[in-house]
Parts: sequence; structure tokens; C-alpha cells
Amino acid sequence: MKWSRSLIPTLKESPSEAEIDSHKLMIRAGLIRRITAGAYAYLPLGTLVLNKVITIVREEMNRAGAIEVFLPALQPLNLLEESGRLTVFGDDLITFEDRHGKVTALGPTHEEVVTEIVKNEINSYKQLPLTVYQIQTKFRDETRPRFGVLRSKEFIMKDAYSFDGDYEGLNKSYKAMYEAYCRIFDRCGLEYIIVEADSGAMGGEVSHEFMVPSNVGEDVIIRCLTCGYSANRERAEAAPIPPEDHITFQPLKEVSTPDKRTIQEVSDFLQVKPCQMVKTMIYMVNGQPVAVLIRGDHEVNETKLSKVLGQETLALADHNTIEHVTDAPVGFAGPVGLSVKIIADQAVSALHNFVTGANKPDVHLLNVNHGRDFIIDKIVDVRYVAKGDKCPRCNSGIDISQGIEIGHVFKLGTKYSDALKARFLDAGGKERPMIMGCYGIGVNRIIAALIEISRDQDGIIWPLSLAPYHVVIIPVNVNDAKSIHMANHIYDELTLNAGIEVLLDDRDQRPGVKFKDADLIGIPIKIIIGKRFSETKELEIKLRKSGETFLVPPDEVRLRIESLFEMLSKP
RNA sequence: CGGGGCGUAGCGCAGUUUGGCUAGCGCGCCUGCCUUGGGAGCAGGAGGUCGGAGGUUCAAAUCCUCUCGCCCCGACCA
Repeated sequence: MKWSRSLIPTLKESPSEAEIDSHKLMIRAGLIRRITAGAYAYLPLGTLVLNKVITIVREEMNRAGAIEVFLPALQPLNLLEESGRLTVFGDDLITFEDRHGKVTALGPTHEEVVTEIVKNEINSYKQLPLTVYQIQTKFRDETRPRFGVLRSKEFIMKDAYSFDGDYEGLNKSYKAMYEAYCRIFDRCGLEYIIVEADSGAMGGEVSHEFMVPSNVGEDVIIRCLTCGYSANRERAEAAPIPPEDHITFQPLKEVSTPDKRTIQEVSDFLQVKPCQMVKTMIYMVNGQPVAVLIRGDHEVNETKLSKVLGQETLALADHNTIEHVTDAPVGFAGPVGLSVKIIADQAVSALHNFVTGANKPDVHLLNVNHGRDFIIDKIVDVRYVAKGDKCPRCNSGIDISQGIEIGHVFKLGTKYSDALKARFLDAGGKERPMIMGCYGIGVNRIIAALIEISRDQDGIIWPLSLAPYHVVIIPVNVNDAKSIHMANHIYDELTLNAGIEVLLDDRDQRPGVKFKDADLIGIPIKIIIGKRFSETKELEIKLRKSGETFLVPPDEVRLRIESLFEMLSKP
């Protein structure tokens, strides 16, 4: 492709809309343009990269035995109603009313649609197992789209769904997808961490997230650098905190804390560290108030809490309920004298002589001890892992970092096949629900994540596998007939005879402009036809990533490029 | 959805507080000269409903009301 005939609008300055580097670079390098909040147009260079990613994904899905399908973006609401996810998605669902008054959704994901199809078309164990996938645009009305294509209202997802007759089959299907994901991300040149993820309120099932470590990532990665334990924030556990030895119970004491409600306020006022305090949170569970005790410096993990309580729906109680239950305004709740069920986080059970609310206005209690002053009904793990926690497996220090979620694999079990009645007859003639798995990859996110981890002050650094073009030929002076002739010759040689994707910068621009642009758009290899060429007939090959240069006579260029390809293809 | 901010040329911005020349600057773009190894120089030029609607005024980018869009923080997020 000749530069002058494509559309590659590079920018010197960063647009004000962009906050993070990958977003800025995608705009500056002419990959994308925003059309509206959370929706981006892919320009030629962006489209080439997108297609590179899609090709890799498709090849590896096929290799793993998955079958490609193409499902509609439009979805009827009744399917989502049947699975119960209409309320789960809620306002995230983008819907519209057609001329007949029928309300239709733009699909946020496709579990229901694919299950509906399989339910209708598959009746026998002989037709299983089956894994289908598609590459489709998904729609979600994100409350706040941000970071360019990392969180948008419209995004491309590869979603796959496996159907098996038994759990052993699911395990095989899951493993095949898991391994395919590793190959896909390896081929894309991404460094990634696989973390255990929470499987929501279904319980007992397995889920893994593929994360690219990055400080702009919106997901939290908890891991142990010693034993390799890794999990996301919802899922991660910490080693139980051991109770202190030789504690003597101090006498319980009331203390006046006028208008001090938050942990921070009370901590400052009484000069007690938050880790010596206990928060009492009142939750509504099945219409009944429950007190949850958590250490002052910890946070309640509602995913764990709902699992512990066996409830999918729980919520913090409103102010009226709290005042009714505790006999005090919000901010002064405590377990002593409370008549509701008391659930304590493990860390609280290890505390002695702690500070907490007195269930009286403007009063807190000092030296509270469970067993003596109140009884805990249940000790459980219901908090998020915090800095300073220990690994639940090996008790080493734990590392908390951020990452971009680029893939998620999930053993669903029978959630959707039960809801939508997708059953089959087994060898014994017995009707059984299909066992499902689902597997997603954020295609656009792969691109943004790659740029986040592969760039420098000059621009993007593409791996060979994702580069929009492998090579850019730069004739320094396009008015020099010999240079142009050579540029065309090399172009044909590489394109026609070696199947290499080449961009020819035929613009009548000063060399500096062309070099800067080539660096910005991140083409792995530059072939420069300039001063050297007029002097010694040599061409210069320069690598984007390392900056290494090689002087090569024209008839050796192809061989040299091919050997560089081999080198660049290795991780 | 709460809080904050911003909409002026393709991009980045000044001008708005205190209303008043023909609405500016840098980059980019067009023409010519010159130049050709890391975003050159000179000269000339095109490009604006100042987000939109209404109002106040002799006069509005500037003041008032409404409205649309966008960004940031928070809440939310299979």
C-alpha cells in the first residue's frame, strides 16, 4: 500500500479527549476516531490491526475444535426474561422499540441466544460435545465509557459456548478453550496473568480471567509471588489472621464521641488505629436485618457475603432500618446488645479490646470482646484482601496490582440450560440438561492492552503478528527517480515474492516527518532509501523496537527481511 | 446517577471575569520559492452559524434562561 493512497491521519498533538497512553496513541497514530461517547470508528490502520487479532483468534478457535457461527445483534427480551438476566443487566441493556411497539435489545452477550438454538437443534448425546463461537459486536450502556476502546458502549467480542453431556466433558472443553486462549495471547505478544475469578452466585464452579498487568487496568489482581496463587479481587482469600496471645480483657467502657460517625473520624478522635476498630454493617437478607462485623480498615466483599448467606440478593439496610435495629443514628452501630444475627469476618474474631459503636447516639465502646460482651453467630471470610495480608496457600506476602481483563473462561454448568430447558437424551434414554461453559475475549481490548505495554516516547511498537504492515519503505527523497524506482522494486519483491505486508511512504515530506510517523504508527521494520543509497547503493534496515540498523545491498534485502522475521517472531 | 469542568477552524488552545475595531495564536491544509537523514525556512492563501435555541442590549463568543454534546472524579460494571 502506498501511504498517499491510504488514510493514515497522524497527529502531532494528543487530543484532549484521551487520558491514557494507549488511547492517545490510537488516535495519534490514526487507528481510531471517536464518533460518540463510547463508540469508535476504526480507520484503515486500526482495521488492519483488528483483523490481525481476529484472524489469530479465529485460527486458534478452529484449531481447538470450536465451530464458528454468527448470531444476531438484535435480541428479543423474552429470552433474557427466561434466564432471569433482564434484571441482572438492567440499565446496561440497550433497547429500542420498533414501529410495532415491540421492544428489542442489542445483545450484551449471547448465552441465551446460543442456548435457544442448541435446545432446538440438539436432542441426543450423540450430537455432543459441541463448542460454537462467534466474533460479534456487543452493546452495553456503560454508565461511564472511558479509556477509549478499553471501556466502550460497543465492542467486539469473541464469545464461545461449549455444550457437554457431563462434567467430565465440560472439563475437557474448558481445558481446550483455556489452552487456546494462552496460544492466542502468546501470539499477540501479550504478557498476561491467569487469575482465579469468582463465578458469581452459582457456587462451586470454576472461572479464570486472563489479565494484562497494567496500572491503567480497572481490575485488581491479587497474587502471591512465592507460590503463584492468583485471583481477582472478588475471589481472592487471605490467610486467616491469628489471634494475639496472652490477651487480658480490659473492662468495657463507654466513651462520648459526639458526631463522630465514620471509622476515620472516630479513629482520629479517639487516637485508635482503624485496625483496632470494628464496623457494624446492617444488611437486609430476605427482608431480615443481619449485622456484619468487619475490621475498621477492611471492606465487605458482597460477593463472598452473598455466597456465605446463600442469597443472590442482599443490600445494605436503609437508614430507617439501621436506626430501628440499633436504636441509634447511622454511625454508632455495634454488636453489643444487638438482637439480630451477627456474622463476623475472620479478622474480627481475632481482635480483642476493640472499639465499636455503642448503639447509642454519640457513644462508642472501648475494649469490646466477643464471647464476653456479645456472641458471634458465624465466623466467615467476607472481606476483600488488603495490603499486608498473607497468601492463603503459603503464608507469604501478597501482591496487589492492577490489570486489564482481556479474556474470561467460565464453567457455567446448567444455569442457562436449566432456565431455557436445553436438554438431551443420554445413552440410557434419560433426559438431562446440557452442561455449559462460556468463554469470552475482548478483541478491542487486546489492541489497547498491547499498546499499553508495548510503546515508547515515539509511539506504538507492534509485534510482527499484529502490525498493520510488517515493513515500511521510506524513500527519503521522492523526487529522486532512482530512489523511487528502487522503492517500487523492493516493494514488489517483498509483496509479490515473499508475501510480506508493506507500506510505501511515497509522500513528498521531509525525512523527519516520515521517520516520526513510521515510529508513531509502530511498523516493526523500516527500509530507508536515502543518503547511503545514492553513495553506495546500500539500503538501510532499521528495527522499530531495538533501533538496530543494518546496511544491505538491494538484492539481499528480501533474504535479510525474512531472517529478521524469524527473529522477530520469537517471543 | 451525584460532584466538577469544558464546548471558539481538522487538532491543540487564547479571548468570556469588566459586552464594543474585520474573532486571534500554534500545528495541520492549499500555492510558490527553497530545502531533503529525525516533525525545516520564507512569502502568499483557504478555512469559523464562537455547540444549539431563546432573551437582555444601540451592540453578545462575552450577560441571562433553556437545551444538546463531551471529559474528569465518584457510584456502578456478565
